[in-house]
Amino acid sequence: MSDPPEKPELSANLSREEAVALRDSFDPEERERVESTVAELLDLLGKAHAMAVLSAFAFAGEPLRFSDLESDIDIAPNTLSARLQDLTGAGLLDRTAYDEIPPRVEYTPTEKAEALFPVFAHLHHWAIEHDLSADGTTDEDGGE
Amino acid sequence: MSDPPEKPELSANLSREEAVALRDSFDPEERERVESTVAELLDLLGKAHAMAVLSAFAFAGEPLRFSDLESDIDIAPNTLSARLQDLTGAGLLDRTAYDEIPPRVEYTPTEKAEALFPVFAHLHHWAIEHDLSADGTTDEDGGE
DNA sequence: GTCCATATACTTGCGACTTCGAAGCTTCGA
DNA sequence: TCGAAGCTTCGAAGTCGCAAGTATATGGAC
Repeated sequence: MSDPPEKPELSANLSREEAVALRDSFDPEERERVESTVAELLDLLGKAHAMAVLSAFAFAGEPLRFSDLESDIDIAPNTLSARLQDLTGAGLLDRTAYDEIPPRVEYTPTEKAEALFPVFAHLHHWAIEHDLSADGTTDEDGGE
Repeated sequence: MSDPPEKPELSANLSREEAVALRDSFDPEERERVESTVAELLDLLGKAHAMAVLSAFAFAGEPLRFSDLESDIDIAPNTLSARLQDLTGAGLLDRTAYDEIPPRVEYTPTEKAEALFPVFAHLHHWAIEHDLSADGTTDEDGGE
């Protein structure tokens, strides 16, 4: 369920020039759509814990429940609820409620969300090599 | 161990399994550091417009000034100011003030920040293939 | 020679929106 | 009656946006 192998690379190691060139190859109209989609996406991901939630899914590799997320992430339940609604509303998560007692609800990332997961892998990878503690002593690897 | 420890590509197209395996290959101690760095990073990037700011640098490819960012991004000056401080504080941006009149200040992404840029390229790329408009009618691309 | 507008990079005040934390709600089995 | 799961509600606190102000020196108007 997690690996659509036929998917084009969607690789995130595009260089800036390539990305810019690609973007510029579109009609102004399409380009504007992309711009505003990026802005929307940045806005959505910018909300509290949105990325943490998606990140949890990226690493879990299976559906997660409200309480799973609640214990994985340090987040207030109302905020989690709001974020989950934002994310399902944006078509990144699917919500499935099972009519059992006690009630069970599973959230599953959509394909759109899975296309985003390499980002979280990259962030994780970044954290392995870097640090955020201001004094940045961890960046001793010779870049390019 | 699939990755030689010296300098793995930092590529963002790592699969989840690879990322998890890599992470799990560390001591518990190092692993915890990574976890908390990721959490911090997610927290920082989650603040309003933090990603938009970094994204601007990622696509600009040159130092940017306060007013550049102010016009590129739809952001209030106090928020931009706060974000710039957060980012420089985290060692992602360097601030250089030129003692001229009118004053000029340039912000330059550090190497740490540049290591993050593929993420923004990926996000942009994602936006080319996907949409965020709730009804998710755009995900008919090569889907299953 | 003096006064004002301009430019840049911010800061301040205040109101609005967002998030937090704890508690409550619902249904049913033990 | 309690607990379990998934929320919702409430008041308090934090964050953000908007408009305006600050500091300095150059250039023009008078």
